[in-house]
Amino acid sequence: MEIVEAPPGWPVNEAEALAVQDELRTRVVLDEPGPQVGTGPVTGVDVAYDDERDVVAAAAVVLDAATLTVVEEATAIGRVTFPYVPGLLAFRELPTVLAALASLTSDPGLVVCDGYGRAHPRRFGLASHLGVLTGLPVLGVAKNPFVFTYAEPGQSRGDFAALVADDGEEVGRALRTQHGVKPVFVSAGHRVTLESACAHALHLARDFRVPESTRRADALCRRALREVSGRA
DNA sequence: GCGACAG
DNA sequence: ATCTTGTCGC
Repeated sequence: MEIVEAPPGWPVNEAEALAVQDELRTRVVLDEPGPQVGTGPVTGVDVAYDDERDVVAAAAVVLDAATLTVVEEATAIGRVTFPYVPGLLAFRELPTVLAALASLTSDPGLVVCDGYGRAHPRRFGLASHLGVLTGLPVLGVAKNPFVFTYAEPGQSRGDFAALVADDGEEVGRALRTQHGVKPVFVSAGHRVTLESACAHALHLARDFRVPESTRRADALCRRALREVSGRA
C-alpha cells in the first residue's frame, strides 16, 4: 500500500488553510433533507495518528443502515503534513480520508465523521469540508463540545439541547444517545439538515454512546496503524 | 496579552 | 489524538 501525500496546492500553513476555508464555506449546502434514516448505506470515517513518524491511518466503513452491519471496509495510510490546530483539523485528516473513501467499491451513501461541520468557529468544520470536496451528504458527531457551550439535555435517550453560536444560530446539538451518559455533539456537514443529522446519529447510536459507524471506523484505523507502525 | 480549544 | 493499571460491571 503506497503512502498518501497531500495533493498539490494543499495548504501547508495556517494562513493558507484559513483562506481555503473562507473560499469553500460558500459551497456548503444545508437545505437538503438528506437520506432517509434507517435505509441505504452509511459510511463512518476516522483516523489514528503515529506522532513519532508523522503517519496517519484512515478508515472508511460502510454499514447497512437498516441492520448496522458492515458492508465494506477500506483503509489508507498517509503522511501528516499539517499540525494540529483546533479549527483546522480537516487539513491534517482529509487527504488520507479521501483516499480511503475513494478505494471503496460500493456507494458510501451518508458519511459520518468524528468532529464538527457547521458547529465550527468559521462554520466550516471537518464534516462540511469533506462534504464539499466529495459532494456526498456528511454529518459530524463529536465527543467534545469544542468552543460551544450547551445546556444539559434531559437524561433520556433522544433528549437534546441546542449548541448556539454568538449570532443566535443553532449550529449543532448536544444529543443524549443513551440514558444517563454524556451527550455527543452533532452538527450538519453538507447536504443534510441539523434535524436529519440528529435523527441519523440517534439511529446509529442504537447500542452505544457513539454511532456504530464511528466505532467501526475507529477500530479499523487503529488496526491499520498498528499494522504499519505498531511493530519495529 | 493569555489561555482554551473537534481529533 | 495518544500516553497507560487496575478496576467495576454485565
